[in-house]
Amino acid sequence: MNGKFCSLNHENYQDGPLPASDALSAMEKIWFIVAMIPEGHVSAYGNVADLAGLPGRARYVSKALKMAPDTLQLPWHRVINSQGKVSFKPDTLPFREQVERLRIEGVEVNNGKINMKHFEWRPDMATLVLQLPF
DNA sequence: ATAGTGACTCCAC
DNA sequence: CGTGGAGCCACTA
Repeated sequence: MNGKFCSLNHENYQDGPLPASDALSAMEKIWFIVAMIPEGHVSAYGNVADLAGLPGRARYVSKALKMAPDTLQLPWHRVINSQGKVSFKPDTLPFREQVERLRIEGVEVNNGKINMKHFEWRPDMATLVLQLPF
């Protein structure tokens, strides 16, 4: 397991522009949030960024997922765009893999679209406050 | 410093 | 619903 990933705590927290020296830490916050998304649910890039304390950095979330080491086994397929759709282009390998992974855990996907009413992850405050290490 | 590039968002048609 | 455009932010060349 990644050492820095486990060492996250409130003292690492800071918002505002992303200091180059903290790039890794910010990415780990994103990984942590993604890891919290329950099976059978999804969350938008922008939402993950917000929960990680990085508002306005939805694009950074996609980058963080691409960079995530496989050993973390992140449920990256549970992250979709704000329109409730898989962001990869249709007829592409990543697209098909994401759709398949979602269906396996019970998330219905039609033409890349997901009904957010049914599958969006809506964590309650207590869950966040008690589980976030930052 | 400038320009281009995304697994993004929001909003107006 | 689909499209286009502007805004966004971290990187990279």
